Amino acid sequence: MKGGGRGKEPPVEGEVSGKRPKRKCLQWHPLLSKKALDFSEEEEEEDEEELDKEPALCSESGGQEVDCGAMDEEGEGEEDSSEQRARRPMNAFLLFCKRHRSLVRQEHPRLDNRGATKILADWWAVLEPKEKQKYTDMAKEYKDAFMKANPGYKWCPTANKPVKSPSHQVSNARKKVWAFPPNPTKDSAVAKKIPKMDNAPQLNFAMADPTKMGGLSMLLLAGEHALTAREISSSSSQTGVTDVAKHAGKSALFQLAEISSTPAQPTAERKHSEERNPSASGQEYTGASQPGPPEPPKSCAKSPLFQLAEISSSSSGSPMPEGKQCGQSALFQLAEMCLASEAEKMEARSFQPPSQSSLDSSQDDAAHTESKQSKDSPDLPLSTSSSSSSSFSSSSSSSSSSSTSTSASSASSTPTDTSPPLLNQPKNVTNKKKKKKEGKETSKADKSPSSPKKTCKKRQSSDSDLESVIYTIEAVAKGAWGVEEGSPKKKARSTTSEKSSPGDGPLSPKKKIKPKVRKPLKTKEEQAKEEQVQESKPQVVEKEVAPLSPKAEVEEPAVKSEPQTSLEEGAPQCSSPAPVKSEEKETEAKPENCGSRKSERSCKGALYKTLVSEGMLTSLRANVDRGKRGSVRGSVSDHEISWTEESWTFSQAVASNPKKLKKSKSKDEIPQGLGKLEEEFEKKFNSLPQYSPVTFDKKSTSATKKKKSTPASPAEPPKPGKSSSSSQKKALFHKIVSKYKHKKEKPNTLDKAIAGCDSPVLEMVPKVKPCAQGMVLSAEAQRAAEMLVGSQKRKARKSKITHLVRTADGRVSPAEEDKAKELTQDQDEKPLNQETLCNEEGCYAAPRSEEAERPDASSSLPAFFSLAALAEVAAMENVHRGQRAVGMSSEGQVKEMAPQTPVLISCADQ
DNA sequence: AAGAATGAAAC
DNA sequence: GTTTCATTCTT
Repeated sequence: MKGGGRGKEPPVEGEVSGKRPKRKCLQWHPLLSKKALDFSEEEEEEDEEELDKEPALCSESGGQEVDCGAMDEEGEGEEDSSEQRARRPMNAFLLFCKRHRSLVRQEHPRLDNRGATKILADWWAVLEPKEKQKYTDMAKEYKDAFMKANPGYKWCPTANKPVKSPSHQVSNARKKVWAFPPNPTKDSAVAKKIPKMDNAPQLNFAMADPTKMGGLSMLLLAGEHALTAREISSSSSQTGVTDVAKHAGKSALFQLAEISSTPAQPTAERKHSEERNPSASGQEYTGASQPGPPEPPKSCAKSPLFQLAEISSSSSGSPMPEGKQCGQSALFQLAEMCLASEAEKMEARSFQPPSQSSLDSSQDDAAHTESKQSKDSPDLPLSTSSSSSSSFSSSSSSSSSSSTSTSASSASSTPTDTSPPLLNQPKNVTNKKKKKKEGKETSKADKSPSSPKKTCKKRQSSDSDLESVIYTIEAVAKGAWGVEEGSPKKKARSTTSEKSSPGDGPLSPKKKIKPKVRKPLKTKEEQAKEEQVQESKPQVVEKEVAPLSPKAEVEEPAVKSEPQTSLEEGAPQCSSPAPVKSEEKETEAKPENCGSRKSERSCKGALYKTLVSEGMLTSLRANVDRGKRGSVRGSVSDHEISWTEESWTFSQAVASNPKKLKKSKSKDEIPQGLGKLEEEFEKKFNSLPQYSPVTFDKKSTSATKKKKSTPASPAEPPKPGKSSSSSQKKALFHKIVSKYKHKKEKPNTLDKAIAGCDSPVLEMVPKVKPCAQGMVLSAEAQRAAEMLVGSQKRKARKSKITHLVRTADGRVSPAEEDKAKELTQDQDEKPLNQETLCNEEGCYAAPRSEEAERPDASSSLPAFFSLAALAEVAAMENVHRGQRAVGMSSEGQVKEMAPQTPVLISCADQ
């Protein structure tokens, strides 16, 4: 099959609800198509995927997974992970809506979204083809890019939707405006190749240098991901652990890893790594059962980022050496760090489950590790026992799954994990929102013994987790850090975690600083934090949080402004050694930055700074500026967002006025969510013309009239203030006129009218309106037909006749009523509108509220309109309407029509 | 969760 | 022809 062959299907139970399950779709980002593909999956998706997978695997059992994998038609990738379906690309109208909704809202604050949508539809209808064209083109571009990225993509997947584990992905996807392609992953080779190769041409969106931008962004993402991933990664890679360890062998990575990921164990690991290290990186990893890694070792040729991504995603992480070579740049280092972090995790966990048959070497490594960590080992058993038993089994079934499951279990054990959970949790929460189904499934998963992730997390978190953590810590201390008394000190974070785990963990479970749904782990952490910090400082929290979330990382650098505690300090100056941490790996990779040892964070921070300063991370910076809130929001948990928001938003927003805020928010959010990638895309998106409401107003007004016949005012139009320049208006006017002419061959009268209008009116913007309106009318007639057809039709089909029905009066159709409402609202809010619309001069349409209803008001209709012409127009309208309306029956319509005509006439006459 | 709109695609 | 689903976000 195309896709997948597999198909299909239905996973039976999986589906839960009878309807079709919704699939989770990741949003696809154009960038991805290009180069990004490679990483894309890994990064964001990874998280999601992994998460999903685990649950899916365990709980649902392979079946679903399979399905999922199959699902992707596009990619084919088998990887289960990939399965998530990409979200459909937006069509022109949606793009338009997205871009203008805020405007609409601004104008009509009270209006609910639906209303806004209606207005948008009206606007859209009114929009000239040329104008629409841009959106259409963009949509097309977007679609094309999307299709490239996802070759076999089907809009409507037949039935299967993978429902998979719903939550994570979905939520994430949703949040992020432009998400990554679902699975490109392995899909591969093809996909990768193509995109890269083409890279340039394909997307316009693309951004600047793929290398640079993409690289950076990817890098960042990767980094973030890695951080975030800890948990995830743990899950995903577990298998890899051993491998990683080997690879990791490289000190640099480890160090980095430690830094990035965290806290404690690193040193020990590092040592281990050193010992082991030399084993061949590539082979082993390959050997590992990892799913992903089919690929041959990546050479430098690939971008570092890519490598990273792969590593991270696969967990295999072989490439260390290469990476080094390739990536000497700061970015690279960063990437390494990220990777390292993952590796670290893996390693930490590496207790090595038997499952991996991987290579001897790997085993050996594992053995070493174990020996050292032996102390920890006890944990392993525990953790494993809890959830992992199932995981193991699963592993047997599928290598990938096993890996994931294992990781999960291991993760729980690791101290690092604690932090990560936060992220995940939030995601989960969000996901939940999405669908009931999902939720159900999720619940199932939880329930089911097999479900690795959730179960593990929750349960373990409660008991085993803590224990494991403790053990880990101890082990670490003994092993590498050894003495490190520091461990306890270490970072606040680590410390907190430690403390929390032992003491509070059990007790506290429920407290949450922020109510959201956190899982116990989080809670613990938080509690711990609280205790230590006592909440007093939000900042502290931030820090901690930051590391966790991907975005958070980003923030750090930017954030610097804020008083960061140790982290920040450390970052800038490597000199100040982080107190404790032995872990610190001095970053070999970057001696420059950190000469001696620093805290992980500091190192990272330094890196970021460097990058930023270099300009490499501009986008990042931009994001930061915007406010993390968005970004945070996108990926992270709500609660994080909340705080973030406060800090940022408020400051920024200032609150000129509520409206603004909202608006800004919405806008910001979009971009932020994704980060740089999105930005690029956004740029494009933003480049799309945003028409001023005024413009629409005019158009709409006229349109409205026609449609509704109600003379009334312009529904939406009102915003006087808008910036529409006179020139624009003129242009509009001209357009209209031209259109009108073309379309309507109508009688000369029209011409006349036009002529008349043009000359005088053009200059005065306001004045134009009357003429325009007049013109519009005629034009509208046609348009009306179209427009009407559009929405109404649909409605008719779908919903029902209701709206068709006219009101008691009979005079107004329901639709009109709505409009009327709108009008009123508008009027209420904005009296000015009317003025804008009509000058005294006359608008027949005139909007004075009362007048609107009563046509007579407008006394001054331009002379040029002859009755005949008007009549004609009216007739046309009627015709159109009649056609449309025919179905309807109605008198109502007729009535409507009637009024219109008269109105016009009356105006004319008068 | 539903629903408002349009459009594209799949049935 | 009809149904899905993409986006947004209030109700």
